[in-house]
Amino acid sequence: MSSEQPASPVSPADFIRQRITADRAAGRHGGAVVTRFPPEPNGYLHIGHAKSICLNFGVAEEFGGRCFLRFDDTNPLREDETFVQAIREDVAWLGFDWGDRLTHASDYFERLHACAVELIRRGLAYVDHLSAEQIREYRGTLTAPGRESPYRARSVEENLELFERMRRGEFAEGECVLRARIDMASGNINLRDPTLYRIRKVAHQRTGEAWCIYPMYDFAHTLSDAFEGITHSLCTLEFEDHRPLYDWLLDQLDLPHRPQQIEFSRLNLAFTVTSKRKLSQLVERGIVAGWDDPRMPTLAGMRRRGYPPEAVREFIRRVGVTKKENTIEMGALESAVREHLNVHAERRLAVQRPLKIVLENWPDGQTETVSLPNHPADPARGSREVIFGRELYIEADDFMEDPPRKFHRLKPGGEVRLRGAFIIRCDEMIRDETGQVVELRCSYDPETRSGASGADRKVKGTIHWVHAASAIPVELRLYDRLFSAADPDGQGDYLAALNPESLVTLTGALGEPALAALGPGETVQLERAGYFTRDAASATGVLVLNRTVTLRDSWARLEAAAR
RNA sequence: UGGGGUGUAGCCAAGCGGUAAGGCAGCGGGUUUUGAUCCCGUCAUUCGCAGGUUCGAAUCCUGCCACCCCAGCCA
Repeated sequence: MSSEQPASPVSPADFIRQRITADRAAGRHGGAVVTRFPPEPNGYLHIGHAKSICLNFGVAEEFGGRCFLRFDDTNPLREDETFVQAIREDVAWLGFDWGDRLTHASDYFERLHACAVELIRRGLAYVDHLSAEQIREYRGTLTAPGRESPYRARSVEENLELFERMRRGEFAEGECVLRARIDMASGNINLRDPTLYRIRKVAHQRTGEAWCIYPMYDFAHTLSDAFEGITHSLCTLEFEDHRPLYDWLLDQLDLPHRPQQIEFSRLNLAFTVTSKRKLSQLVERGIVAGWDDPRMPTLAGMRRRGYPPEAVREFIRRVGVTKKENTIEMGALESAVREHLNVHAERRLAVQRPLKIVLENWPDGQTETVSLPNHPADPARGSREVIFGRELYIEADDFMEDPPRKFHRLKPGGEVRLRGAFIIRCDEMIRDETGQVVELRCSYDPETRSGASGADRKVKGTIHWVHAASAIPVELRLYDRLFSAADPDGQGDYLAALNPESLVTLTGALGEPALAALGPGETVQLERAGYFTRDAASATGVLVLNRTVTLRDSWARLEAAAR
């Protein structure tokens, strides 16, 4: 993947890369760079995770280091092995390779337990029999200090015995926990004797019934970093005030390595949500078709939508890494997608909402073949032959009976070029009983065939078309933003901000025959309409195309501005 | 009344005491058989605000303001 160099000027190193460079210059960690991407297997990865993945794997790659893919599976209540597989696929799809460095926090349960015992021995942890509610009360508030638990003064021997009994399952869930003994008066609530282990009498997806006590995030994560020799533990801003606890744990135990935590701001995208809770709610309530619904900001959704992984990476690169809260506009992502697809996707013709036209001066029953380039800017990609004849379909939007000024498509008595073929003139409109125009009678100019001597005659517009008899039916799924508010959470209930038109399905569309050869997941540009990707998940039979992204459309902008 | 962070254009983002990079969006123009692409031009006398230091401040100091995160036996 590193073979692709972005065309854009080199971006300056972000603060994290600057810091790593400084660490290496100072000889810290022996110059090594080891990172990790630590997802919890309780949901699918989304665009926010892509930032973390690109950062962690990217940094390791750039500095000749290593990156672990570590599943943070310390809470068997919420996690599931099926998510592990999905996450592996997503990381691989994005273009990163963890080699033999796929680990689980649960791989370290035994060592983690030994560390907990060591903390108890050093008088730095105790078994607390306060209830969850009492612990909360004793913790104090943001502005008032907490109080010490009456169990805080238990002896090392008693704590050792109690913790062992916790492990053996002699206590019920919630009866007691293991806590660190730090400072109940700290201004940082994470230091008010945080819970290290809790009892969960449920089978773990990987360790089965081996354990009934499970480590908490701060404990497991910090020590896993140390065990794996992580040098730079990169995480998001909300963990900033966990860093003192992270460092405290590293200070108290004799560990082989001393990692450092560095925080950066998470990526927020306008007009969507990226909280796992909300995304799973969309799936569970059937608001979207699944985690891989093309409207979802998940990697699986973007893949099915047709976003190239290169474009996602380029987008992440453009967005940068800082500590500032941010909300990135959708346009930035779409721009990266268009930029990649513009050079890589072949061109095809299809009509989204067909309007029939008949060329009355074209001999009945006769057809000809016209040649269309697969990529106008890249002749090496060849061309294809398309049948042309008397009965065709054009885009309904490309005809207006009473058009505004500067509308240079087809109008009564007007001329337009059919892409790659002839110039035609609209002679007559056929209406149904309601007065609706349902068909156009036209005539073509035989001198204007593309490539012929008369073809240089200028007309204002060029529109796309398909040949009626040879066109194939296609189903087009037109996607738009999932929410109609830039910040769906802004008004409280994010579900109220759902965009009712986030999916419009066009079942009557017609495409040129070459579209039948499109493979699942393959993307083409339907000229003047947008980039479309053959759906990889829908049943065979109908050809289903997902609209990946529209083309930039300055006419649509003019129209909108006029209104 | 606590602790931790962040403020540079509509959205991102460089800058690290020597006179505001770049991208996205926008705007103007050129090319074009995709109203696409491509090309050219334009877009911050000013960096949250107010003082101070300095020949010189977005960068250093002081004070203020705004916004975000933290009171799970979640991660």
